[in-house]
Amino acid sequence: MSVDDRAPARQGGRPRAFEEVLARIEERIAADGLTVGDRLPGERQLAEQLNVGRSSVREALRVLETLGVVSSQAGRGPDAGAVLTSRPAGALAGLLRLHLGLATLSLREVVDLRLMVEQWSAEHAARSGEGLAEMAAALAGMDAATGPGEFVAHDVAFHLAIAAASGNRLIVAIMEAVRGAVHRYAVDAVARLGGTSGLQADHRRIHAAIGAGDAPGAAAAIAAHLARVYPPGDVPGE
Amino acid sequence: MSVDDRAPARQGGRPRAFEEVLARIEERIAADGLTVGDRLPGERQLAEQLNVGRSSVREALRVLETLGVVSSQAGRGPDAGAVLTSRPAGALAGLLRLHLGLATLSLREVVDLRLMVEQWSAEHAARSGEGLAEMAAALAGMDAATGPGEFVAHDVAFHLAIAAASGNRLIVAIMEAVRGAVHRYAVDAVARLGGTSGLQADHRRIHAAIGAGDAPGAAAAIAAHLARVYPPGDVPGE
DNA sequence: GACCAAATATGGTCAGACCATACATCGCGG
DNA sequence: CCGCGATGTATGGTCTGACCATATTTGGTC
Repeated sequence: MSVDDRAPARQGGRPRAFEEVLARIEERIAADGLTVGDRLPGERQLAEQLNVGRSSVREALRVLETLGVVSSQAGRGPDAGAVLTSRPAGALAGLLRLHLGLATLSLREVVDLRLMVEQWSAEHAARSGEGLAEMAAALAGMDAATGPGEFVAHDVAFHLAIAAASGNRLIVAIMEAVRGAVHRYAVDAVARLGGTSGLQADHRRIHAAIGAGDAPGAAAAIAAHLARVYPPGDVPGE
Repeated sequence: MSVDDRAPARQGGRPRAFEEVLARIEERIAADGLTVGDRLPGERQLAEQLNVGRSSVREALRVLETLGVVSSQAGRGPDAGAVLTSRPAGALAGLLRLHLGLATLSLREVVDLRLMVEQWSAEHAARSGEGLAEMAAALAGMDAATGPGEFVAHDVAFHLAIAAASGNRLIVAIMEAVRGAVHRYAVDAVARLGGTSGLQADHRRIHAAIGAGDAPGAAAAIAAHLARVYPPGDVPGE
């Protein structure tokens, strides 16, 4: 019951050139106090500074891009080159997608994480009292939706508003990634349930509990909602 | 209160070559039913099959490696080349480390995630009743530890045993990554507390509650333990 | 001042070469 | 026949240099 450990990472030979580049870029970020929006030197310049080939620099930048820390744009000007960014959700989404594809993770495990994060978010949103307007807007959007796809889009906005109200950016990123991973399942579930009135009743209960500052009530409402969407034993990949 | 969105990902120009390679490799994994331990074709062979340069293939493989899905080994033989693996924890750890370095995430946000995951794990461990022997071994290791570093190593083993007992590999990976991110803080905290008797008392309460199948008790014991380690207002980066 | 053309800096990509590594194979000696 | 070392070879790792695509900057022209 642990993650499979075959092919146990790289053994400790010499570090690869791009790993050295990675470490140097991290040092530089820390030392220079770089933050989101700042630019890294160009690929050719970094290669010369670090005495490596440009391809090694590019591999390091690709890693940073995968982790949602830089974003590269060609061309010239202040926004070109490798710019520091903060998009952890993309990395998490890719991770879930690939490991689900490898059957290294089951949808059930992802759904467990979703329940955990949603309950926590709802409790904290109830205590902060923020984001109620965004949630209301999403509720209206779901009421007006004409198909499962549109409904789910507003549903995602509703749940992300709750996560954002919790005040924790990491939780928001996890929620984004999880919703991306279960998106197809969500659309199917809406179609399968034959209607959205039950879901909307759940949503309104959640919204009311958060608005009333009732943290336990919000958590319970979330649990009931997710139990409807993911009936026990009905999640593929168990 | 959301993740910063400056430099908003790549706009929708032509996809880059390595992205196409990535998509093709994913397709191939799904179509051929590849799983952990299987080998991908060599870089030169993939490049020829997909009509791209070898550097594009390498960038795609670097992304997959970053996400913990492949592991590359030079040389010859069955374990050489790009082998499918499953090491999501490394990717998560890198993500936390880099975003903490960028001050895009605060330690408080990571600690929130830790509390969430630990409580959930303890509840589920109490219901499954597994892993008690591993937890006991870690307790003994902490008793025998001679310094903060050694103590924390066994402490990590204790908490990972709880996560593993929950039966959710994604949770295990998150726990691993979170512990990696807060490792330095944990060692400092042990030194600062001036002794480990309080921590061990917490651990034994947690262990007893899990052994007794007392899920709420286990969750409460975890919460009390983490409140001791992370006193409110005392976590850097708030 | 407005506008268009050329220069330029940047990432994106490819081709080819060479190195380091580690298994596979072969051949020799016992 | 077995053991073992030398050689072969396939693999990833790295560098170089070239060229393309793109977008800004620059500067000239009206």
